[in-house]
Amino acid sequence: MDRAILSIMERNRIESPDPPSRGPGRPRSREAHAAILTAAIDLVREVGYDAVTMDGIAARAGVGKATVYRRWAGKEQLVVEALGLLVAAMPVPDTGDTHQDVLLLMLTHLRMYQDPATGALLSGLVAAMARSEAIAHAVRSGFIAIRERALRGVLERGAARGDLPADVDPVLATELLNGPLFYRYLIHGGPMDEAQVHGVVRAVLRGLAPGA
Amino acid sequence: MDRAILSIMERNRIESPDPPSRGPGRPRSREAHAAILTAAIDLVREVGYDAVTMDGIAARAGVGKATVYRRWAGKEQLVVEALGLLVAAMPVPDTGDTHQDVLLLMLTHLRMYQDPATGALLSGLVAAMARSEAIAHAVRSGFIAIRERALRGVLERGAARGDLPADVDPVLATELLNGPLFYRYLIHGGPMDEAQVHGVVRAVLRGLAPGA
Amino acid sequence: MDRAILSIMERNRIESPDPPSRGPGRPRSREAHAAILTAAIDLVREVGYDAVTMDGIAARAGVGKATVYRRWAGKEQLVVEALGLLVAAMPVPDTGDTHQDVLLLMLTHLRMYQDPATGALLSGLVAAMARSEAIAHAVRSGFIAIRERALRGVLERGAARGDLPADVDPVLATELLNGPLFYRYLIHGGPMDEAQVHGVVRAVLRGLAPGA
Amino acid sequence: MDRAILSIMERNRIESPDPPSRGPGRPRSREAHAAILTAAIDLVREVGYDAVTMDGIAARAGVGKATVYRRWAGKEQLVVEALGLLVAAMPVPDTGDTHQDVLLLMLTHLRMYQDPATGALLSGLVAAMARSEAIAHAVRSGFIAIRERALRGVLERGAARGDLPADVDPVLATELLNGPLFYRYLIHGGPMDEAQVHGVVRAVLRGLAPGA
DNA sequence: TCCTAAGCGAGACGGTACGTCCAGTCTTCGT
DNA sequence: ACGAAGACTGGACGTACCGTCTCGCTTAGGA
Repeated sequence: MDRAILSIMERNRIESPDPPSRGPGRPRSREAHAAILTAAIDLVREVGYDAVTMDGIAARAGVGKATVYRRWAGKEQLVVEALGLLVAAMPVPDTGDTHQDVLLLMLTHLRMYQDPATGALLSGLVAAMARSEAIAHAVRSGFIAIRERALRGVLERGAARGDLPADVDPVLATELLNGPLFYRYLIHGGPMDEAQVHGVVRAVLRGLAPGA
Repeated sequence: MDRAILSIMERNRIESPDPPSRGPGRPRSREAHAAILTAAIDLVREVGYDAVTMDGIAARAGVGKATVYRRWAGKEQLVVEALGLLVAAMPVPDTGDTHQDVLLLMLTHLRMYQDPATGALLSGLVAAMARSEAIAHAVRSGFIAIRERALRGVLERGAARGDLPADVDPVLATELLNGPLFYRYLIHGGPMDEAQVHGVVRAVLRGLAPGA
Repeated sequence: MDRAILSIMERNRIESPDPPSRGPGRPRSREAHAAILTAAIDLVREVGYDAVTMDGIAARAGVGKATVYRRWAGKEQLVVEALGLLVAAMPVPDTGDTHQDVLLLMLTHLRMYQDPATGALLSGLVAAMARSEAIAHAVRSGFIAIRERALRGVLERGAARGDLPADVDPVLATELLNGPLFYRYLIHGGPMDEAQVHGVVRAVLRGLAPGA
Repeated sequence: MDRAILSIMERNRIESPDPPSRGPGRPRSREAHAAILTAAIDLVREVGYDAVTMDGIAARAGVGKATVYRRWAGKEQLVVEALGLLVAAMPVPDTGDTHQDVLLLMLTHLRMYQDPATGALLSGLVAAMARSEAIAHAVRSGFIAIRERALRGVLERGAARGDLPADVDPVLATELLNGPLFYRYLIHGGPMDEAQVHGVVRAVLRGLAPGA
């Protein structure tokens, strides 16, 4: 997976908060960076967020713990970033049909929950967000913002097209659509099936656009 | 709070997973049981879920650690039950007006998130559910089931009354209504305001009952 | 072994420090008393003094812990008394030959160390004596005093007979004879063999009675 | 006392059973090692062997518990080594007079029992030896061996000089001399006085060397 | 004969030490 | 001046044992 991580890092211009210094001495190893992220993701996938330890990540990555802490301030920050890599790229559908666009977006979203790695991360992150405002901020402005931005784009095109009322509240819409998916995954412990996603989209769009 | 806990325990017939044995020997102390739950709730309220320790709970309850571990297998199980007590009693509104009933239920739900103690517990529990199927089961069949049962009752009365289609999917309805509240609290870090809850209820009921 | 304990108890008129009260109420059970002592001895034999627990003794004896604590103040007191039973009866030889008498006494003593139960008790008791003056007193005035009294009797007969100087110091003699046996057992971890006991007796008697 | 401990450690090349690995990584701290031993000795002196706790030692040494357990497997092992340091250095007298040499050795030995710290350790160690063959081995090959080696040296010089028979059994001699001191301390709860030590030495040497 | 006080087995109680584990930091090498 | 390795402090974890305290139930003696 190292290759994938490296290429995603490049694509998304991911940078550590403390980037490689330019001065003399041995430069930081990109390999170490990628190995740590890979190890973090793999371990979360295997044993779950809480059972992951920094010692474990360092050992799996073949790296000293100091090398981890030189780049991230703690376990949560590291895992947030690792998760961010997995979800950074999210295509925004634009088929000309609002209902179709929303549905595609939701199914992409659903696919994420069907991946055990991402799914397992999710619940840990929710707790981490409650513990630390810094993490909450990171998650909101990464993971969540990407999703909400995509959804908002689709809804705005829909409003421009006249499929939705011009005054539809994007915050309300986001919560009506994303909320049920989260609820189902976090509370009932597994992803929805596709038919249920269809039902959610149908009901929410109908609820938002009474005349439609 | 001990009194309240004791009476709630009685009312709800809350029992530990390993209830007092019926055989010979000194019976388990109800006072200790209540004191532990009280201490757990108070400490979560004061220092947050993660900073709570079993030693701290035992000390605050004036109880030995063994007495805690005799009843609960760990911190999470204990806190799950403590949370369950707080939310066990939830009045089911029945005003004759479906929209009004759903709204009242949601506002009761909202009130829970506005209480820092319950709110703080929630995110920890979500993570705990992901860690352990036993906890997940406990939360689902307590905390969650109570809420969903109440909601379902209201919807069924609504369907009987003709306010909602007879074939409305109760699972879908539950997720459409509860999901946004959870999403907002867990992801955006604070409860909705009442106006937003009105918006959610209006949109969802409209989405479920197109002709209404 | 219960039978043996009961009969030894009777023979030696062993009584607990807090004997059954004479008043009304159910009298203390002799069976329980003997079962506890037996269990204590057996467990020491099997797992060693330190690994013995009061819960273990009570369980093995088929007795409640309160029944144990009603009779003895703690583990050490109980084990001291249990050991006392094993060694209460010690025949004092009187063959008319001082060297022979001392030797017989020492070999009896030796036999005690060769019994794993008594041997294992011994080292635990030494530590217990250091911890508590009450135990030290109990051991000294039971276990130890019995041995030293026997030895002193033999030496006095020897002095009367003219085999030993009249002014031989009985304290010195006791320590010269018993010391090496203890030292060997406690420090080197096993009993002397009989030949070595012969050597000790020969050297000590010669040292005490220069002209002999 | 840290200085003293460190210098004794160096002099005697004392090493933990699990010595600092030679490979990469941070080496074990000599300061921590010495601080732990010092704390152990001081605490035994102050509160007695049984009341010493590992938490207490770690706290007094200003060290985490893991640092203690990385070096020693438990309380007993630690205290054995601490005691070993106290008695490592024992001068072997060589005055040219065998009786005098033995007496000096015994009085040095006696002095040890007169120190409350060492004395208190002793009885705990005896019990520890019975519990664990590893501890027994450590005590025998340290504490005890040093004493017995010194005594043997003196006796051999005496035999060479003709003060003692050439065939005197060194094991027998050791036990005859050391046994009474141990017996007195462990069983009667206090050290001999010097006059009694004179008596022991006189009797034992006379017993070993009949013609002397 | 019944009452009543004390003992009985069982096991929970408050405490306390144990030995393990992890987080986040620091220190030594070797590269 | 980086890298890996691993020891460092600190503190929570869950277990085990101690000596005490209830439970509901015998089991005598005295009334």
